[in-house]
Amino acid sequence: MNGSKYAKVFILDAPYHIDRSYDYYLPSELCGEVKPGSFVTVPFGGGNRRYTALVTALSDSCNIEQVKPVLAVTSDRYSLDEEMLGLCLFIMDYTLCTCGDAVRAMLPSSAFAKLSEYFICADTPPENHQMNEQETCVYNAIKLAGKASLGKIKGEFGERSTEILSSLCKKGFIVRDYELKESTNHKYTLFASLSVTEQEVEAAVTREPGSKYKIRSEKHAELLRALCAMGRTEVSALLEATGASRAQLNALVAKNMVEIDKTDFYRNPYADIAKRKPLPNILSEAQKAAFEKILALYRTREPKAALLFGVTGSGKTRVIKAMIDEVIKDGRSVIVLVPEISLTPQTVDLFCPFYGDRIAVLHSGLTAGERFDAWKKIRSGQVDLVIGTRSAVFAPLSNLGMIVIDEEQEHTYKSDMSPRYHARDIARYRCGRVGGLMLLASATPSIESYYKAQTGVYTLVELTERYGNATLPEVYISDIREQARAGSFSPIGSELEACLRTLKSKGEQAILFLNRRGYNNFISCKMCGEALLCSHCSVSLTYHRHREGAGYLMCHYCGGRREVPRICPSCKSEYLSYTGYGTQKVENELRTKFPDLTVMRMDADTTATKLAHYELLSKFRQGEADVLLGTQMVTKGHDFPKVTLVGVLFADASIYLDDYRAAERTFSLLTQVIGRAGRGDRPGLAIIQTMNPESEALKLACAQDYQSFYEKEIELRRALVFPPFCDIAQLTLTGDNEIELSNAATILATRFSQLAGTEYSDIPIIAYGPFEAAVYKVNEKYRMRMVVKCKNCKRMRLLFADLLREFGKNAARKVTLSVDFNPNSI
DNA sequence: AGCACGCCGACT
DNA sequence: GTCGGCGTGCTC
Repeated sequence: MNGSKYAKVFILDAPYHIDRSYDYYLPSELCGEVKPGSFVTVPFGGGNRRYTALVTALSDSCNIEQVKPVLAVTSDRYSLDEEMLGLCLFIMDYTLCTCGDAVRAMLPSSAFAKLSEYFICADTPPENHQMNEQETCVYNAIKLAGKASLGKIKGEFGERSTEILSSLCKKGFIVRDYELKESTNHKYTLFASLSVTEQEVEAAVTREPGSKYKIRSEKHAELLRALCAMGRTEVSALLEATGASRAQLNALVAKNMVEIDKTDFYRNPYADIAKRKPLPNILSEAQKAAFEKILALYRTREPKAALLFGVTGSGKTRVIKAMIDEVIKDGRSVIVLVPEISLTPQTVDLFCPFYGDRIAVLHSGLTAGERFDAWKKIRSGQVDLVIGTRSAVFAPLSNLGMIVIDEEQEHTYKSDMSPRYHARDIARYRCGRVGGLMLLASATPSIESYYKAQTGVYTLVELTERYGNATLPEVYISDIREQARAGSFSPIGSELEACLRTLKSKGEQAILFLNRRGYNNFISCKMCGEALLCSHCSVSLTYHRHREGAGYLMCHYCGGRREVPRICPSCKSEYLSYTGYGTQKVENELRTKFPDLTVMRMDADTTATKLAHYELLSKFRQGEADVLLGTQMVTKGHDFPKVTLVGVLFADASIYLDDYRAAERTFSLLTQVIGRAGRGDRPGLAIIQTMNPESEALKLACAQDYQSFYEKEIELRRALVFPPFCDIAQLTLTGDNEIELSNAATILATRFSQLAGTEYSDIPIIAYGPFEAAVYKVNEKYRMRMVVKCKNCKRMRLLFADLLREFGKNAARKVTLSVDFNPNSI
């Protein structure tokens, strides 16, 4: 078909500055097997070590003098198809990551053909070389074992093994060899079926004269009869039904009467979740209107994006469900993204009754095997609907028609490890390629997305009515500064305490929400609630204390520093607060104050296992506890009919995040928490404890007034130049030597302004830093940062790519640079 | 990253 | 004289 003799290839596991395409010669016997998207092994570098590489293109010419050959191609079942290859290149370009990182995000780790290196003794030991004592030891060990991997030698001979082995290789005593191990993680189900006709079976078991086969054993006859009756049957089931042994079955296989074949087996971690009967999905008038609008958009078969903006309780899920039905009916597949793992079971619950086995779940909580199974199942075309977290956006569905991103504003859709992608960007790209619909859904959309909806980039679809007779709870803002002035710093204020006192007697339940303070320290006044803000960025200042002596305050957007004041600059009190409280502490407080209430604590510690969160919520719904205390996790999920009281213990925590999205997060969190109360027939009450009752975000969240919030916020963003009016690129330098790190930071800043001033002077840029990261020291490594306000466009990425390459080559022997666009936290 | 090439100090 | 330190540069 094609006469391609050369392949352009990206080496996986290559550092950024090495990560470009290399040409390799394609031996004729591999010509037919290799296509763009195939994984191959190639010799690379002076030592010709073998690496796995991704083929990105084929050509019939190449202008490189010394081309090396492609050595082998890995099984086609793990290659990338055209769409996925395009996606891979897109991720590399868009997030400035290496090919290896992009591939690893797209494929389950177990899909990789593992290329393992080991050492064997040379056939003929060289005569012109000698071994030293250590080398002799290692050599003998290898000789004894036949072959040995680096890891094994290291275990026996310590860290110097690498050198000893290279030396032995160089001298020719041993040679490197490679083994291509395809995934070890296969699980098969064995099936048995007849390879003869039923007549022949009958003839054989009745020992009819002249029969081709002779069956004497009663068990054999039984097996054959069973297979006649059952048809192709799972081996384990067949053996169980007949009481025969595997050996007896094998005897029939040997006689060529029975065939055994294997089919991929898919572990389904959600198999146990009860399957309810499908409820009809009846839409209200408003929901129907929204659905029709989205459907019309979908029907264009062009790349489209819609923002489904519906107040809490408006029934967005029903609209989404109806859309999914349509797309699947259309013969196309759907990905539904949820913000966190804990939300997958209930989403699966919701869709299982309808799509049963044609659903797959993908998230990072699955074991490697489970993830691989799900991936295989999706790839083989057995799935119409994929439900999962961020990484599920890479699900290898063919014929993709729609990607739904639920709770679109959640920060969990942004990856903070390479590739540093946002699921929304990936979804947009994929939908763009296949003419699909990206459907964002939220009650409190991100400012960026709502802005896009306002400016016509996305189609805005609104659901303004609350569905059924659901009513908003009454909201009470509890100002805890007063009790602070009275000397009490308990996390449970008097109003909340009073409500909790009567909870039990009314037979009702409460949810208490503790805003996690993040791990950055900020300082606020316990008396007036004022936090210390950066005058340029209106972002909370972070307190640093890693140096000896007094700490200082710093802004992580512009790097500005300030002394820590001794008294509050606004009310002159000296009660400055440095720390918040954790769920543990609140739990203890609750237990002592309310011994008659059972408290269920839900945080990262108590929901470590896959389904723990789901089970905990079920127990709470069944009334096993009176109070559910938790972080972010409690804000989402099922309805709790008996919950009438919702308490937010410290609403200010998220207001004071050192992030320009602090207000947005506060608004979103509070809106969701308030929506938790009073979903049943009883009226609900939400108590918001704050030291900052004047906060605009807080007041508007209580009123559930997104529109006003958005208008205020977008003006602020415009004025201070924050997204969506720019992108924020965060450059991070990491190193274990503080001096070298700070030198590298100076070089980076100089080089950056050089590039920005000359070659790239056409792109508008505002650069800050370098300065120390909010958390300066992590894992014995120090981090310094630059923040660049810019536009994430091709030219901009080119500049950063230049910088990354240069840094990989020169300064970065001990310091590494990374670039993150619009990171979650600074 | 890994490996070669290359140019200076302490050993047989 | 050589072995071996790690600085610089390249990898199809």
